Amino acid sequence: MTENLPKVRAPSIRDVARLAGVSHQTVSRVLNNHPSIRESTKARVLQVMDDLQYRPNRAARALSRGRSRTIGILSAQSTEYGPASSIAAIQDAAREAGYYVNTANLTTVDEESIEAALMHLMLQAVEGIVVIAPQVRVFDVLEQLSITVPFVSLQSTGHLDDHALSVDQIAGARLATRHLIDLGHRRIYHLAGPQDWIEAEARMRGFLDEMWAMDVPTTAPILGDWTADFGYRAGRELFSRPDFTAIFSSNDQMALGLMHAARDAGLGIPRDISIVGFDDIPEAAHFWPPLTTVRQDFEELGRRCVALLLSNLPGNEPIADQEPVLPRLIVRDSTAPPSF
Amino acid sequence: MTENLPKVRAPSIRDVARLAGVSHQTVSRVLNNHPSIRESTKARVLQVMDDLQYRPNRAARALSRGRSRTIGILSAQSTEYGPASSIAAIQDAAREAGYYVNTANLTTVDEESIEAALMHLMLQAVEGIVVIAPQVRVFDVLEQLSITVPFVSLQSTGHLDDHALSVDQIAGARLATRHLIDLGHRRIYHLAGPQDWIEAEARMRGFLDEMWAMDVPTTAPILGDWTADFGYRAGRELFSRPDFTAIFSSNDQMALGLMHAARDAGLGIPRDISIVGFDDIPEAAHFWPPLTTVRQDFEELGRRCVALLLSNLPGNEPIADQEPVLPRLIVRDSTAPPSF
DNA sequence: TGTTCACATGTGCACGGTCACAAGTGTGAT
DNA sequence: ATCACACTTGTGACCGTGCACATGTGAACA
Repeated sequence: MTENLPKVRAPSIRDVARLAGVSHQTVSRVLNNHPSIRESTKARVLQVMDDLQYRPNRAARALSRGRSRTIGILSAQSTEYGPASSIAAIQDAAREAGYYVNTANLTTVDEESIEAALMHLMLQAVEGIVVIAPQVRVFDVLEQLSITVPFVSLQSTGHLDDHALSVDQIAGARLATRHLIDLGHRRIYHLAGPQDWIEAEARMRGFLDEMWAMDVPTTAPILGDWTADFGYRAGRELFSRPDFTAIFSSNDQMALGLMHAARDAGLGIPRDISIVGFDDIPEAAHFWPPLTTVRQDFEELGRRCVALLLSNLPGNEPIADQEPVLPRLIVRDSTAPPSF
Repeated sequence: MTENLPKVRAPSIRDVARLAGVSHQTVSRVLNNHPSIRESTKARVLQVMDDLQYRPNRAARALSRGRSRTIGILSAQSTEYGPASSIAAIQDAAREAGYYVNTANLTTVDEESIEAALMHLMLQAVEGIVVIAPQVRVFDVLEQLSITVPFVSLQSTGHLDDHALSVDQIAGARLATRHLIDLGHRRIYHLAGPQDWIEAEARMRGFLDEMWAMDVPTTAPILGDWTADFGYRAGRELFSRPDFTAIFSSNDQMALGLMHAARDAGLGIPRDISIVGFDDIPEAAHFWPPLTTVRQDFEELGRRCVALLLSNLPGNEPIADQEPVLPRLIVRDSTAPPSF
């Protein structure tokens, strides 16, 4: 590791000012490209900056302006495809807008952990927070701590308000369910996500709504944990007494586990059982069989999310209401009419 | 969004000091739990802090101390399971150590993009950088910009030095290759990652080394892009003239694509072709057939990475050399002896 | 030629901490 | 009673930038 022992201080605007023969304020004006600066002066200052390899000190800037230009992300399950894609998109969009991003991961979802993560973000003086850990409890804690910065939540019910932005999960779930019903299925199970995930709840609601609307009797959804492992275990049990012809899984990973269990039970997909997933992860097209699923545009979501959040920051102008991001049904080979 | 119009300034140490009847310096001492402070004074100050909901201002602290307590992550493909897991682990470990983390994603791998991302990090005055975008070019740029902060790279050749820390990719690849050879395969293809990824190169080297050591003739590896889609396309071509009995894919996603293509071509796995992957993503156990692969402990890697980086920061004591993180072969059902 | 005004630039302080140094207090030894 | 010394606390400057305000300059106009 290279280390300059003489401990040279990084050049400041005053260093630049001295060498350029101007005042530090002029340098500051160049930095913030203030309109009324003579071109020649500006050029000279820029030249010196370049020579000195000057880099503005962010801490000083944040201190004097009282703004950190940082937004925080509060996330859970950040290793999964959906959240990871959104996070990446958020970071890119924020960087584009000149903001820094700081992510706090939730390992567990107890109140203490949520509080610790939020504190971590607040200590950084984030100007806004994006929540991608859509457990119901997170919002309780947010209110409880009386967080004063604006926040936006990804993945919610599809209902748009100041705080929420999402793919319309309910519509997506209805799409998937309707697809199965249209194929002729009448005994359809739903493998849902964890109970306290708003997202899981929305998909479940979409499923139940559509079943109700189409007048198809339903059974209670099974609550899972998003993992393929869980899907497999749930599948082992379900396929031991197959009193149904289709399953709508609330994500692709659990659907994968289900298909694995179906093979173990000697059931053909889609011959004996139809399966629909949710998310359309890049691997879904290569599952066996290729999975019919609901596609969400996570990147688009991340971008819009940043736009919405930034528009809520003081000093920025509010943007117009956004249309919801609509999900799309991708029909592949894991669904077919039931074989009676 | 709640907004206090009176624009109340957040309380500072001087506010706390005034109310506690002490000097601002005493408050500062409490904050940094300096040894010689009377218990009663400390208690009083803490009480006032609590009353005022005082939160130290990070910018001011960073400015006066000249340390940001922030580390940067430079990453590419951050939506994939491996990198995402490591990133999450790094964030957790850093937060535990009292550091903040800022991530810059690489969308493209041209020099300009790398430079922009690095600049973004340097502008934040990160004290160290973790590189998880192990393209060869990244390091060129790092040197070229004469980045002065310590940096550590994840996923390298398995050779440990000040800058690199990784699962021993070469050993992992040898493990996978040896497994195929031990089963009796002699015509083995390798589906590698992108050429400029150090990681891909290491796995390729491991493959070639083992083939050479076991005296098995090899063909040139195919260069892929890590995606299941690529694996599928490569597979379509390969399986049209199956002059081989096994493939070692340098990650699980491409292996998935290969298996998809094999099914399309009417080839049984492992009956006609054996396939080994790399990474052991959580879904691999549920592929059809369940995938034999090499497991890497990404979390462990992330944690160690932070430990190594922090130990290289001025002021912290260097930690002892770490042992390499060893990969493990996970044998499932996608490999079997060749059927002649 | 003096006045007005826009433009260009400079001066000094504030932001909220930390640091170096000074100073006050109490205890025990002489 | 005096002194040394450890412990506790206070004072003022400083980190690098941006802001409010002051000032200097030249052109347009009366």
